[in-house]
Amino acid sequence: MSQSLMRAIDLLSELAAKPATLDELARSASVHKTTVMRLLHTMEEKRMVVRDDEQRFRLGSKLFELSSLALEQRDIREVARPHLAELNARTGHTVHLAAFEGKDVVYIDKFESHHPVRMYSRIGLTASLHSAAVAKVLLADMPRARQEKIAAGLDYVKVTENTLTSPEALLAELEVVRKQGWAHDNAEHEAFVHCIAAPIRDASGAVVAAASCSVPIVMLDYEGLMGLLPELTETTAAISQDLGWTPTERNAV
Amino acid sequence: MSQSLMRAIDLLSELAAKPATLDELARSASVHKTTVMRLLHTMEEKRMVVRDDEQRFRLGSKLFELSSLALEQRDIREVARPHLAELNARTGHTVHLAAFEGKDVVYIDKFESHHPVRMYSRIGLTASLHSAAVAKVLLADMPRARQEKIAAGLDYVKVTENTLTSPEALLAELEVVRKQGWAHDNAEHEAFVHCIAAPIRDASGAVVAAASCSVPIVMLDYEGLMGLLPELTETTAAISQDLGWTPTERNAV
DNA sequence: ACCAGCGTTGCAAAATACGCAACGCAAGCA
DNA sequence: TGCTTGCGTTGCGTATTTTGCAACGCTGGT
Repeated sequence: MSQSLMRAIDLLSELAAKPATLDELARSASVHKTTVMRLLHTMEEKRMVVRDDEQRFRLGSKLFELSSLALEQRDIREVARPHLAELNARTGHTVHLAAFEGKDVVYIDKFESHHPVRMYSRIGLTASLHSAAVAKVLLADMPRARQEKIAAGLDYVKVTENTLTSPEALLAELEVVRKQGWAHDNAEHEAFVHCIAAPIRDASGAVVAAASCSVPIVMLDYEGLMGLLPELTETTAAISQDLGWTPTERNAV
Repeated sequence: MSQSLMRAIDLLSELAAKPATLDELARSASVHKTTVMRLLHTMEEKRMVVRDDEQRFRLGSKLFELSSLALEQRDIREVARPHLAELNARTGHTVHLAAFEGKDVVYIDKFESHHPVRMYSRIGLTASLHSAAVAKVLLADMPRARQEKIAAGLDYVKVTENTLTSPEALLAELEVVRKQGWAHDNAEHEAFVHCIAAPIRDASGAVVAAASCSVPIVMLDYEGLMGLLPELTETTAAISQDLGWTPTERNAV
């Protein structure tokens, strides 16, 4: 829609991967140098990018400014933070907080595992809708019609042995998740990691976010993982209550 | 230079202050609604902004993604270098930068003393965990359980009069370090040298490195060494901020 | 002295982004 | 019920803005 803007954002994404020179950027974006330069110029002026010692462009401090402000704005995150920190401290495992953002499920907070074997992930990444436990939790709360529409539109890339590969399988799973009140990712996304996730509800009872524990299989077998469930659901219940949810009005659909 | 881009960035800055509606944005930017809408659309597509429940636009998760990637890619050494160089220039003493590398604390940068009496060390050497000030700083940030595990596994070679020789002594010291925000090595490793060290934190608040001043006792007594503390902590604070740390969010996880 | 790599400038063409005006839709109010 | 206000959306013609090109200047390496 806005070509220049789109290109500019793409440039930023490119720079996020690694600092680059003008030509490198022009090449990888298939846009003329001059054009790239103009975009970089205006971004430089606004401190979105910086040039270091006259050779490379990198992301600028404006970005940090914006992102830290953006993080502050998300109140779910703020409310959830202390609870998730405690869960993380108690279990020692990687804890994620995720929510829908447009049509993507995005990790909006993360607490690092204390164990040497860790899972790689990052705040801001999107979760795959057909495998991540947090995605299942978030999808499970949607009306059936919307689930079907989304399920039909997914690209079921089979990343591990256990990945669900059809809309039917996913929809069936979502039904289970909705009923039991939690979801697991049984090494469906990464072969060596499994997760459990539970929903976080706001005052209206709607699921607004999901929290999960991710743990390497070598650290904890499936049974062990399930052992984390009570602590996880206690945590999500506490967060939900902080958000104004009352335990009685269970599910809202 | 690039009008649309500039406007888009201004919109982001506006949104950083607080979430706003289309008209609000159009008004404060003195641009037609339609135009603002188009920019927001493309930014929404790229997850730079999000609309919450159909009324307000807020900053999006792409921003987190970009900034966290940018932080990750920043070499701590590179960021720290100018600050440490200045500290070294001002004090004239040996300055070290150290970080965990696997289970060892390694000196990853060094600025040589300007004085004739120098301390021997080299980039790449490992620091002993039970005596080096930088090691104490790095250990002090870890969860207690891990500290205990590490402390139990150490070989407490007594190299000087003051060397700590038991896990208990070390753990007690770490507690002190954690609370006061800096560590010293009171001639615990080399009889004629003492050091002070302070932590360097990244955006998440985690301690990712430590900087230290090492000075021969004959040059500066203990009180003199403590006199360096303000300059040292100023330096580490500056480095931490360059890494995205914000002074307020002291503790994390 | 030459070449390769990087950023810069001026210019002309047109694609792109712009503002307008009108519409749809929901919520608030009488 | 029907009016108004505030929000986002659409289609369209204009011209502003953006684009790509080609050539230039600079620096560092060989």
